[in-house]
Amino acid sequence: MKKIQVPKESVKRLFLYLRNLNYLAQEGRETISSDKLAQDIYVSAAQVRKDLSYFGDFGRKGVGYNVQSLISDIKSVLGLDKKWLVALVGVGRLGSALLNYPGLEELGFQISVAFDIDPKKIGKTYREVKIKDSSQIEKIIKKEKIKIAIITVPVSAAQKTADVLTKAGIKGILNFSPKYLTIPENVKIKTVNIAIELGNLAYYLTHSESEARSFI
Amino acid sequence: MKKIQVPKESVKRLFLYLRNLNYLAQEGRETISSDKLAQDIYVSAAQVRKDLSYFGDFGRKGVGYNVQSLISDIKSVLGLDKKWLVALVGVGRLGSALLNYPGLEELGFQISVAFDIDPKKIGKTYREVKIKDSSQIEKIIKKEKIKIAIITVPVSAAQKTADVLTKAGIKGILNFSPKYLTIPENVKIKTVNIAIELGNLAYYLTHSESEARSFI
DNA sequence: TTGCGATTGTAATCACTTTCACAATTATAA
DNA sequence: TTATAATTGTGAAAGTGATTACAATCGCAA
Ligand SMILES: NC(=O)c1ccc[n+]([C@@H]2O[C@H](COP(=O)([O-])OP(=O)(O)OC[C@H]3O[C@@H](n4cnc5c(N)ncnc54)[C@H](O)[C@@H]3O)[C@@H](O)[C@H]2O)c1
Ligand SMILES: NC(=O)c1ccc[n+]([C@@H]2O[C@H](COP(=O)([O-])OP(=O)(O)OC[C@H]3O[C@@H](n4cnc5c(N)ncnc54)[C@H](O)[C@@H]3O)[C@@H](O)[C@H]2O)c1
Repeated sequence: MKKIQVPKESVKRLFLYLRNLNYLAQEGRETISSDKLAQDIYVSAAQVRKDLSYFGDFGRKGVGYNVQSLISDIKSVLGLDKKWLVALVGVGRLGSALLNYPGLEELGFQISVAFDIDPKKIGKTYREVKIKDSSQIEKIIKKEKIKIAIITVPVSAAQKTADVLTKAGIKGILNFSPKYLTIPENVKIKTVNIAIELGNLAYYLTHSESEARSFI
Repeated sequence: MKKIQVPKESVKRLFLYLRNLNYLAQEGRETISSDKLAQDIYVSAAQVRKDLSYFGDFGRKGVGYNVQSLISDIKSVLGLDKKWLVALVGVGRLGSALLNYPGLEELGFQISVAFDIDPKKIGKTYREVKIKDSSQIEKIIKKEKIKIAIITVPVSAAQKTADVLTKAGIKGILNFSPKYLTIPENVKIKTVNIAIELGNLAYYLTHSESEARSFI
């Protein structure tokens, strides 16, 4: 069987196309060209076509793409054609912001359970999500067959949390603690490090004007 | 003059090396090999050496890198050898989490001013940062010569906010609103989209087990 | 002083991603 | 029916990034 390999960046761009398509659908648009679809997201029309072509022939030559069917094709490709239950661990400043963030639901993610160790927080409810004691992570995640978790605990508790989550059957982790976590091979992880994103800006600000750099 | 080009990913990895180096410095370690430096961050020793070599000859053959001087060399390369003042616009759920996040200061970023339009928030103080009225963005940013801003306003206000910020002289924007913003050529922008990060997990979870996909 | 194990820096190679350019297809109007 | 304009899908070329492999250098012990 041929192992096709889709560029990681292509996958990311699918989400942007999807977002544009949703706008277009709202406007009642029926078909769209790769050229228009590429607009506002700084990619070329050829890139759009190439990205989509990794997954199928979704368009019609001379016509373009049907907005509605491309939406459902992309959703299907991305695994967004169903609802994903998500567990959140660590209901602090960042965790509670995420609990209240409607942007996740738009893509089909539902934070259905949250955990903390702070007795003052346990039992409270944020946006219909009741906060449970961390000691119940394994039991509840197993029972509800949740596959994705978000880690927003302090860095000191992050590895332990990851261990419990993977033991409970979690297959994908979105990690906000500034640390690489060690997890089993078959578990996917994505770490978001906001300080590094800012740091990148500092780098490019520092290096854009001075084309001449001393050490190169 | 030869335009050298450093891979974007190399720049990102420098932050990880820096983090490891800081741990090593705390432990009193004096020198370190590329091999050890690569540990825990899933890169090869050769990758570490290559990344560093874009910016200079920081190591000594047969010996390795001096921890302290590599820290300051990397900081200097990344533009982190000084304090960066940062403005934050939109002190809502996410914005206030960021205002209280110590991880930014560790890299030398200081949120020195925050803006909102909500009269209930204006005048309050979070972590020594007083929240000002949005109408004052241009005046204050110009006066304090701030170059980096974080946008955490609702998506509907994001473009307008970006316009005011760039007019005020901001050169780098960290954008959390789920939208590509149009800004002048010479302004750098980095958009963080948490829903897309989760979406990526869903994609890789959906596609890892089933090597055989119908449409390819 | 010499020999040896450790370790870097980098040229060459390999791998991956984007762009280019055009044949193939479609709708439409003459 | 035919010509024309629009538009896709994709092979080939170009561009970018990662890995390999090894000469060069270093510290140290004999
Ligand atoms: N605040 C931010 O803007 C921000 C930004 C980026 C990254 N982060 C990272 O996100 C994480 C959380 O940051 P925060 O600012 O929300 O911190 P926080 O201290 O406000 O919240 C952490 C929460 O985790 C809970 N907790 C601690 N140990 C736990 C455990 N073992 N199990 C379950 N819950 C536990 C605490 O009770 C608390 O409610 C940190 O790793 C931080 O570095 C935060
Ligand atoms: N909450 C999250 O976890 C989260 C995660 C990812 C991205 N985001 C994005 O971040 C942004 C903010 O999200 P949030 O959940 O904090 O929203 P929020 O509604 O809690 O906060 C938005 C804040 O911006 C203020 N505001 C509105 N218009 C403004 C203007 N013109 N100038 C200055 N301030 C203004 C509001 O008064 C409010 O305080 C949104 O674009 C959202 O999509 C949020």
